[in-house]
Amino acid sequence: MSWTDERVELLKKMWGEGQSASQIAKELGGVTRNAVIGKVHRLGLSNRAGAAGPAKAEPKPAPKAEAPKPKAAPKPAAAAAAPAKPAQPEVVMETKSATPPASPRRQIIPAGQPLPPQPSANEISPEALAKVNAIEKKAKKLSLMELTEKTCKWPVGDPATPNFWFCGLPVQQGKPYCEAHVGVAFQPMSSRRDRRR
DNA sequence: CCCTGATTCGC
DNA sequence: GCGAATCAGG
Repeated sequence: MSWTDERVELLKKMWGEGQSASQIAKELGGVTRNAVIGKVHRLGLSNRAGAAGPAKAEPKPAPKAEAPKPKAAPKPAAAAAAPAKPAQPEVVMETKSATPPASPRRQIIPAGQPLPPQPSANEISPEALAKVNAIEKKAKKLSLMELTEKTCKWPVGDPATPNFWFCGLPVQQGKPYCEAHVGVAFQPMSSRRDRRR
C-alpha cells in the first residue's frame, strides 16, 4: 500500500481527531502503526496542534522566508478544521438500573466471592456511574466461559437468572475491567467528599 | 502485558 | 519517502 492522496487525507483527518496511530493504521489497512507514525512525522503534524484547544500557541515565528509558491496556493483549507473536541459525550445519567426486567430481584451479586463491589445505590462518581450505564448497553454480554484476560469481568444481573452476563468489553490494560467499570470498581476510597460542582 | 508516540536508519 | 526496529514512556 502506498500513501495515496485519499489515504493521507484520512490519516490527517483521523490524526486530527485524536485517533491513535494504531487505530488509524487499522482503518487504513495495509499499514502498521509505525508506518502511520512515520508518515505523520514526515507530514510534519506530529504535534496534535491542528485543532486541539488553543492550549499553547507554539511560538512559530518561522523567520525563514517560506518559498513562495509561484504556481498556486492550494493549501488554504483543512487547517481550521475539527473545532469539535471529542469531549466526553455526557449522556443522560439516570439512576435507573441497566438490568433488564427478569426477576423481582435486583442486580445484587451474592456477596462472598471475589466479585466486584456493586455500586448499588451508593454514591459513586456520577460521571463514572453514567459512564457505566452508558457502556453497559454496548456490553458484549459474555458468559462466564467466554471471559478472557482481555474482557471486562464486571458482572451484571442476577447470577441465578438467565440474563446474567459479564460486561466483556475490552479491559483497561492490566485491570480486570473495562475503563468504565474500573471507574466504579477502584475508587481511591476517598474520592467523593462533598462534591458540589 | 497492553498500549502510546518518537526516533533511527537501512532500504 | 518509507516503515520495521527500537526506544521511551503510561
